[in-house]
Amino acid sequence: METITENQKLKVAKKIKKMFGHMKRSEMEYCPIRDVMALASDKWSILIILYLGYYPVLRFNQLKKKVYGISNKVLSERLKVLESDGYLSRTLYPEVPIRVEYELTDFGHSYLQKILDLSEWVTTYSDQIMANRKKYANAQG
Amino acid sequence: METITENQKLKVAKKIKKMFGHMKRSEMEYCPIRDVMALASDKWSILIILYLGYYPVLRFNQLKKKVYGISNKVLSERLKVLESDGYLSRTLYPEVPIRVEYELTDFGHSYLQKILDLSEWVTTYSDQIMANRKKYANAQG
DNA sequence: AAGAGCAGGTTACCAAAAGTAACTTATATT
DNA sequence: AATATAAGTTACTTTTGGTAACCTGCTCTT
Repeated sequence: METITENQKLKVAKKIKKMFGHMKRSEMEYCPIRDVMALASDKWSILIILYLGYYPVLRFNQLKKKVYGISNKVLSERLKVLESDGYLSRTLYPEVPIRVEYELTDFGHSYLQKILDLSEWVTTYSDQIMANRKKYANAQG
Repeated sequence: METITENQKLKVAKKIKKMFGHMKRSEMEYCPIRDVMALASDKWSILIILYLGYYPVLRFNQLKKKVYGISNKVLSERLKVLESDGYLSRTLYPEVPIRVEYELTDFGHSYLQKILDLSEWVTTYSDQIMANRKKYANAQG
């Protein structure tokens, strides 16, 4: 892990201050960062967005296969939330059997870039995190 | 929202492929992205990391005041997980009364940079997301 | 010496969210 | 008439999250 300089830390602190340094106590209670992040950064939503970044168009059951382990219920819920927030579009083709296609909006693609940076970081360091966990678990006995 | 070019989309798809294109079905079931993200990207953990990026050292009850609305129990849990994964360090001073200080590790600072990018994006677009939600809610009736 | 206070939690309890598996709807095929 | 299919929904169980009271080990006040 490359060390971070004091100068970089100061820059980061400045950015954080800009983000919510002006917020009052009462405003913190309903904090958009908390709200938006809570919905879009859970494990399933991130995977859905990543898969739609890779396969530009996917149907419900295709997504279900790709997003390994997700249930109908949760997939359906997440898709509604992600559509509602504007990350993806849902198009229904009234054929028989019915066909429904999901794809990222421009907004979703913008978000995907951020999520992708984060995911790449996680992928790069996941081994180290697992090692950290083991070390901690041993230290605790 | 600035539109994304087809070329950019291709680059993104390539990165995603690199990340988990090689994974087998059986490996997807335990996916480190899912695991690590699930723990570090929940709303409380993100706020804890952001506050420790702003105030370099914080004690338990100071954090509790900053991270508005968090309970003892959840703060205590999150701190353990974040320490276990290596994002922050916990230092106990056996004074009277006891003093415990939390601060980001270098690893935590590295993660903070990614979280900060994401948070800035969210802050920039949170109004639009709220507008999207309203539009969707009205469309559903 | 008895009681209050403080930091940093833990515990017991209740509510909300996530996961599981069976069911639904509308049509087409056998 | 029975079976299949896509895209979900529903009823139920399990897990997680949140709330509030409590604990521990010491010191300071009365």
